[in-house]
Amino acid sequence: MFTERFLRHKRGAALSAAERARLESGISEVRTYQPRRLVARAGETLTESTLLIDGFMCRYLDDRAGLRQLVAIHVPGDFLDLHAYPLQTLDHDVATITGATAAIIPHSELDIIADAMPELTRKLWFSTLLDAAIHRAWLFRLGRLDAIARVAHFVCETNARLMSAGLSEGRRFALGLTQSDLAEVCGLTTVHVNRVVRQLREEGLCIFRSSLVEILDLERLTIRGQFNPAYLYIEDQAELLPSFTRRK
Amino acid sequence: MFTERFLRHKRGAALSAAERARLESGISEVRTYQPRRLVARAGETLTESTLLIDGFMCRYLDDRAGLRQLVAIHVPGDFLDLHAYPLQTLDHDVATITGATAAIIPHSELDIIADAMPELTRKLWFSTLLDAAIHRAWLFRLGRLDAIARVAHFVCETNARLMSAGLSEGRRFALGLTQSDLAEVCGLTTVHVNRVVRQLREEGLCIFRSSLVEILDLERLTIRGQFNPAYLYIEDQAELLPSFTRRK
DNA sequence: CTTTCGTGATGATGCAGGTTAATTTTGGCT
DNA sequence: AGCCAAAATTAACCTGCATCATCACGAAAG
Repeated sequence: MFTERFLRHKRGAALSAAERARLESGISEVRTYQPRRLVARAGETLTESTLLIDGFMCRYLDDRAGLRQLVAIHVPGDFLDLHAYPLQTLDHDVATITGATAAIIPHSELDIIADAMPELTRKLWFSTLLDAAIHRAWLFRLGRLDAIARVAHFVCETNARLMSAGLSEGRRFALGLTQSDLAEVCGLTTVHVNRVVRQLREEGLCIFRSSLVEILDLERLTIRGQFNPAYLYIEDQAELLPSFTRRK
Repeated sequence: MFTERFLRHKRGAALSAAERARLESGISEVRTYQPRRLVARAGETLTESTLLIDGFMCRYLDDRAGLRQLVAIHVPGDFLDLHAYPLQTLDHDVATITGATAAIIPHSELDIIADAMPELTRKLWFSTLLDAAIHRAWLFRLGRLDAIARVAHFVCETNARLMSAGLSEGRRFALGLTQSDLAEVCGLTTVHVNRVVRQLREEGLCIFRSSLVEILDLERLTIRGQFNPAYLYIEDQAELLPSFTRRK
């Protein structure tokens, strides 16, 4: 069951058994990737899309000097380049962070789904728009938060997404990010990320041990990062969001 | 013809006459808005979407202190909250910048389109993903560019979008932004935007006269802002992109 | 006609985070 | 165990942008 995490616990977008089965049957191949490999390059025309099953991937833009700005981190259950189905070409690069496994679904299968299953199509559309909502939260992070809050916000977001995907108990996770990756996410330098990481540790908010992140005080971390998980569209019913962040 | 600018000159997403007519017939109402008004609030459930016909609007997120981070600027031809169709609720606020006119299309009409016209649905999907691509470019801007480059990048982007929509000859436009709006776009303070604006003028790159922007040297401005318009998915054929930015 | 308010302009000062460079630690490999 | 490259850490220094304050101007309001 490769699609079990796809749209898991997403408000108003749960897949029916038939829809899930249809997606599964559209999988042409399951591919494995080495860590730190380029998977797709900006400007490429894609004829298939990739549902991440295991491991972590990212998307990024390069500046003139070759510095990267990450624009997304993908966790298992994310349909990581589904946007290439309507867009056809990519405007950014895609790469693995850790080793990864992914299911490949040809766009020709998506065409058939689009013709015959409008409700499933709407849910696929939803999943690409969830990525866009996360982009907006990242814009807020870069535009309005200081360095510590940026890292705190990212940790809270990633924690919430992993819980929603059923991949974390809610206080610790490891997604293979180095401090320089974190810098590329947060628009900082690695040196400064290192300072921030130390300060978060000293304030008792969270600890980074190599790639493992352990949250010590989720409530204070949430406040520090001005994190409001509404944009993740996680079902209210599920006990996935700490009470202090639950929407009214 | 309210939809004439929608997806205008967008690569691989041109509307057929029938598709355009179908959209037109889905319009339930044409609404006008005063400048600087809130149009939709984060958390609201929308049952209709809004195609901007005239004027400029924006979307933004608020921080705890009430400071805004703009996450999008919308120009005529943009379907500004189409993402609310699959998402149902909004994760951000929407407001006018100038006075504006917009066509309202109920989601019930979009349901009918989704059932019957998969190709048009794919183009609607495309238009929401174009917004996401612009989000990514904004992430790059905030994460990797310094203040002058951020403003330069934004000016180049807006110029390209307005040209593509047929609303600018290509060197000047007025979208009613104050310097503090520009600050909310670029993650800066108004004071610093003022200095950046002066420097862009002194370097002969572009001039801000109240809300009018006049580009003096598009090529140097493009380089200064590291602007690469590929993410706007504008048709190559159209003479809309300066030669030095045309993709190979 | 004066007051108010929004916008723009400009100077002084301080600090968050960048830059550069060196050193230490870690974790794969053989 | 020993080696090597990648990652983390630390220090010294510097700068871009924020912050705070003031002033000018024009449009709208009373």
